[in-house]
Amino acid sequence: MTIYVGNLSYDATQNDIQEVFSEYGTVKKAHLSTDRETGRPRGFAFIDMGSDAEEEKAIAELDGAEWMGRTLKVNKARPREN
DNA sequence: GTTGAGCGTT
Repeated sequence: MTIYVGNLSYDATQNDIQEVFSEYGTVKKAHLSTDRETGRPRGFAFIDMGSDAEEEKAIAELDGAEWMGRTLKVNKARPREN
């Protein structure tokens, strides 16, 4: 499973996000999506944790939490292909 | 400022 993280501060980096999620388990992958044209962050990211239990915990703990001045939106990600 | 890439072809 992959976690979607939205409403991120534009100051947040992929590494920042990984550190926050590491608090609730092993972060296998952290991806901060940026605008391909401008290179600026789009304000959302995807996280892969070591286990579903860790992911569920991270979602439960971080959804709605304030981080870097923004209230995070955290939930299960959709598959990239629709 | 809410769902991921690529841009020499989706």
